[in-house]
Amino acid sequence: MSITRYNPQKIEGKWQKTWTNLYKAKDFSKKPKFYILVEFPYPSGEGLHVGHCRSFSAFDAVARAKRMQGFNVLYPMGWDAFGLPAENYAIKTGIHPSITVKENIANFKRQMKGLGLSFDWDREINTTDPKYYKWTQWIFLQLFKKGLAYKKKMPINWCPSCKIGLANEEVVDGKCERCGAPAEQREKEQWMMAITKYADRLIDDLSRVDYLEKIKTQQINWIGKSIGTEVDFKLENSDRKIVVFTTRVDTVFGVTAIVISPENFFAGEIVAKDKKIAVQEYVKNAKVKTEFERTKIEKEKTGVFTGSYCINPLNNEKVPVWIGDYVVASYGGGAVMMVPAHDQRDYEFAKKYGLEIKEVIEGGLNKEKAYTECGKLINSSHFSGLSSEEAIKKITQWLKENNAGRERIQYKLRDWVFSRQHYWGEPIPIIHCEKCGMVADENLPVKLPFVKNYQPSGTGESPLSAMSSWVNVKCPSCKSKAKRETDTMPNWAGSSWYFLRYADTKNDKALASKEKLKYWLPVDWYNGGMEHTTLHLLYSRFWHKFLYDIKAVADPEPYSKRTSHGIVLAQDGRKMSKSWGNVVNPDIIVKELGADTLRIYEMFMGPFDQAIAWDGQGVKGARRFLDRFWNLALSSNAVKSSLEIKHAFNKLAKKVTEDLEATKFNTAIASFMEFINLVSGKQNETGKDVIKQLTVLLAPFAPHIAEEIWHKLGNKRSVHLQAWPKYHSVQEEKLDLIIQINSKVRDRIEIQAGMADEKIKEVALSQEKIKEILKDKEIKKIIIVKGRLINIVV
RNA sequence: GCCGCGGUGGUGAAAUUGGCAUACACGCAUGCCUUAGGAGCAUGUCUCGCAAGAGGUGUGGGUUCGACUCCCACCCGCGGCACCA
Repeated sequence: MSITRYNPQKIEGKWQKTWTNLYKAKDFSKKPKFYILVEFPYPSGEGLHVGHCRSFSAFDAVARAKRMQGFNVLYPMGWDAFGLPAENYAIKTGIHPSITVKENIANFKRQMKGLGLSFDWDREINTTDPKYYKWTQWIFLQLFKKGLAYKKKMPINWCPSCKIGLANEEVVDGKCERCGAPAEQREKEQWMMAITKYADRLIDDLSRVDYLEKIKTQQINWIGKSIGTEVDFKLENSDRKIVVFTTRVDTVFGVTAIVISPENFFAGEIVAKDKKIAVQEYVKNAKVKTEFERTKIEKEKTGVFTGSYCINPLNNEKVPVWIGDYVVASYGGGAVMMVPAHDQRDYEFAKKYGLEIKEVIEGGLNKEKAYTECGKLINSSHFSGLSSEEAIKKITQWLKENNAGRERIQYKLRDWVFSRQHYWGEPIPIIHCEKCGMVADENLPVKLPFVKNYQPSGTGESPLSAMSSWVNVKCPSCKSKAKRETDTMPNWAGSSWYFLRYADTKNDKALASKEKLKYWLPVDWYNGGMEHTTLHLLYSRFWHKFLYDIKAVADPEPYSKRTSHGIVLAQDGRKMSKSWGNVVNPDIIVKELGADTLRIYEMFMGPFDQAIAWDGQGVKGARRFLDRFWNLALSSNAVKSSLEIKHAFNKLAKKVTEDLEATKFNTAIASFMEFINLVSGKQNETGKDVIKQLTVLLAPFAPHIAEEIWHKLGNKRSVHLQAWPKYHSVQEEKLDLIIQINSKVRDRIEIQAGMADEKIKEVALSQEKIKEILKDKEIKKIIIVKGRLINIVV
């Protein structure tokens, strides 16, 4: 029989047109809901990356399978469209970012549709749409009113050549990403978000969610909670004090100096007259250094003596106060107690400047390095003899009683710098009034005005500051002269709550209706890149907890389950990049081999969570598999399938279902291939019953070819509306039993299931091959593993 | 330095309550078909050995009837953090 050849170009577009109404998520339904979310992309000018295709296709398979399993599935898509590339492009070409973004979105959407992705396009969102960012601004105002959004002088990265403030991600190796000039530090008022107020809850609530373990660990480490003690060191001849934070208060009798950071406000105030010049010089040098230079690993520790002393409250000893740039200003108050005997950094510092090294923990002071272990206290007055653990408790208690210290928890997490001095972002809806100060502008949305010039202002303000007609307003409360805030929000703002908007995209009364939020949230499964673990994922959890506190949402956590995908590298193992010329364009693969081939290949190429290199040959293997499936499905004409084929299909259905849940897309596809290989040799045992079921099972992975085959087999309704194939645990009647001698496989036999152990022994020992080997050997032991093997130890 | 993940054929990899190591695919080789093959099909493809057989999952040790899988020590690679007191 001659059959038509598989030609994806002919069938894919045809079916895509018919699917437009299949994937609508219904608000409220008798079916259980299932909300699957993949991170929405920045619509760049380069178009869809094959990496996007990988995770979108894989979760498209999950979404389609879930629908067939009877869930009311929400699988939405949108655009995270604020950001620098569009602004930079506007600077270069004069074309307004909104136009570029519109074109790019159209292109992305065309590509996604061409892949047959089953997004519900009725719920498309765009962070740059005023109807959307109205609510981003609304959330900002709620945070502002609760004091969680506040202004503060902060050092920022500054490019002296572009005359513009740089976000951390725009500073690469200490240099401006655009022009390559070394970035400097500058002080500027910045909007901040008090994420540190939520630090404990962000850690504790991880126990409520199902995230990959590595994601949880990375967030916990990033937040960096550490429990310790604050100790007050009074300045000599002054009533001021320096407060230090330490996790090793048991070593407090070994303090031989206090070191404060150059930024510390004390630095200018406590310096003795004869040391002023030296200190000023040192601090000036330290401040010029960028964060990058200061944190170089090999850097030698430097410092300068202030000429002042303070008093150790435990033994009333006088200790010198130094300034050193190895002390981090923004952590623990920017001051440390120096215990060179038991801290390696302090040891190096003390060695360099000839400071005293005083041993207070027994353990043998080494000539080359500090002894940093815990142990028994010595030279510590009446605390001597205690263990470190006991001493930490007792000394902290003593400090409390004498009003010279207290327990204290510190975090590495810093508050979130929320301002950007750029044009292409959400305006911060705040008005600065001469009389009232900062006033919330409730008249939302505060629309981003069209400007003529996107060039940075050169003063460090955003290009908006030059728009006097926009900037100069009247105070909404007292009608006095006032100015708008000209800073805009960071990229992270719009993405910190977008998953809520999908529940109710057209609502203009609230960010989404309570009922719909209650129905759809939390997200059941959220997949994205590992690179977003400590920024986007943490920021959005923070905002969501805040919204929970003001009762805007019903759950304390936004995502029930979080997995991550590995990036797709170029064939040469490097990142895909225009400048390397190694970019794979999905359009070309779709055109030459078909969307289904691309989908299958990207799921098959390797473990989903691992970075993996593209392989141009490998894609062809995926196409071969689909060709074989096509030919088999259309040529098989047996009436009924044999028991063996039915069993094999049952096993396949089980494997595929389980692998989808576990993001093991690669082994799911491998099992399909295995099944096709098996069936190819047994076509007259393979009936239409199994072929139909196989087509349904493959439909989430390769939706177009499955739809075509399904119709060619005489069905009318879409394959994507079929019920997911059922499988059952098979009680096989006969089992393959492996016979080992000393754990080496020597023979295999077929036995009845449920055979008694004694009988199994008897049968195994009576095999000719086994008899031959055992001829002159003594049996020591026989181990039987039910249904698997028998091991004869000799 | 700290935290996390990993190391299995020529390549991407599979196999976990400890039980057949290398499934599936790529590549390669040989053959068939073909005017042709950059299409398709068939067979082979961890190492040594003609074979029977033996060895083999980064290295060394351990537990076990049995270890890719568990334990200890080490080496290497990747990712994140990095003077956080």
